[in-house]
Amino acid sequence: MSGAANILHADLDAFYASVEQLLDPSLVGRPIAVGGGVVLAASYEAKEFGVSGGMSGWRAKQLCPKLQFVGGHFREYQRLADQVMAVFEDFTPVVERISIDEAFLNVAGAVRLFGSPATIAQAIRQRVRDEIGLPVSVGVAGTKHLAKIASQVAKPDGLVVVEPGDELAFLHPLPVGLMWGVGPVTRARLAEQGVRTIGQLAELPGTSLEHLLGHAAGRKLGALAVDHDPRALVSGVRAKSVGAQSAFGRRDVTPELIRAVVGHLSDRVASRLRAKQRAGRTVTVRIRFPPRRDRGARSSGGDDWAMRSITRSVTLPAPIATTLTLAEVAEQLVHAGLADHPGESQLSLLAVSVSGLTQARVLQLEMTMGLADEPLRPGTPAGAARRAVDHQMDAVRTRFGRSAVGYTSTVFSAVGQVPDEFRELAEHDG
DNA sequence: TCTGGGGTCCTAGGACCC
DNA sequence: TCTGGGGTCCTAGGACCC
Repeated sequence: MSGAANILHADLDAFYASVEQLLDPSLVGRPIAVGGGVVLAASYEAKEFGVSGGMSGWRAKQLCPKLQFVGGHFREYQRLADQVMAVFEDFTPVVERISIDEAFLNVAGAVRLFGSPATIAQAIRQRVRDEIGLPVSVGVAGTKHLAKIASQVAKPDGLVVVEPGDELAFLHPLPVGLMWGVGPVTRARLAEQGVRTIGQLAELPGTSLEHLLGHAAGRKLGALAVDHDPRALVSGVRAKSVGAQSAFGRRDVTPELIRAVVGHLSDRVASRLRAKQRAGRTVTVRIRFPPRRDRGARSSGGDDWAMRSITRSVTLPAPIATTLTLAEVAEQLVHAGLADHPGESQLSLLAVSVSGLTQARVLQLEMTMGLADEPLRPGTPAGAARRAVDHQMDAVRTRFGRSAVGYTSTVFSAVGQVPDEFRELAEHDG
């Protein structure tokens, strides 16, 4: 079904870990993990022991006693990944970056200059290796889905080209878990039906697939399994939401805690919105409760397992990007959510995000409309004062760094376990 | 001793409108 | 009056991805 194999998916191998080995050659050939409490990335030497991203640190150490944890040089990750993307753009302007370390390229218009897609893929790999020092795997195929699978098969440090006509022979023996959109839940659901390979999935009648996975997911997977993937590359995609979250283990619910955390998160989110000249109408908070220790005693609703995480959202009449306004709205949402769960006395995570983004001029927003229970009094310059405070603070931070000034006390900074550099890395996008 | 933080998309029900 | 159909927006939850 694919046409000419013009689409490349390029994916840096074990990216964070590879950068650490690049920065410190003594780490080359050794099992290392970036992170501490949680493995953010593992080198291939560590992966051989079963260490993988998302795993807790102590579990990783059990699997691989010689594992060495290294601190993340997050700014270096961003800088080097940007350099890699620049190499891609030397070959084609049609680059769709989908995360810090991977991108799709359409090279249809580049073959006259640089040769076949396979030749281009090899040239890219060579340049990234020579000029930046990092291994990158590339998949070449006629569709995005197939190219991405090919790059996964190519790892580590390889190149896989799926020639026109070979698509289904390549695809069908592979496990369903390689497909985009198939995670643990879907994989388990398919396994119950005896479906383990993509070929077996392709043989499943469309109706039973939709029945199993829902309308959209069923249709999509059914199509992908026979290499129907109409998606085109989109470069320069804009973010649809901006959010921040903070996990803090297990803490008693207090108004002070909520105010401090929500203030901190709102500050992060709102200042990023302002930096992008954007604002949003919908404010969403997520509240996660810690696992219950005892499940016998007082199970009020019998929902001991489910519903450990809830969300509350509200859509405002106009977009906002002001820290204090966002904090007020978010705080009320958190209290509203908690009010629905009176049995919960502890929290493990709070998140604040803003969606429904518009490009409107931020300075024109949020006059004195009543957004919270306590509407700003008409005629008072409260809205203007807030924007002025934000503006000053943004300016100071631009000059002296993020930690120079803040809205909230330092109560919360002792709680965070993840370096701010990581947060800033994750925040980097279009 | 259960894991970090930042996202996207889909589903489903209700409200509201024509 | 009853039945029917279609569309949009909003909210809450869930699966998945890097």
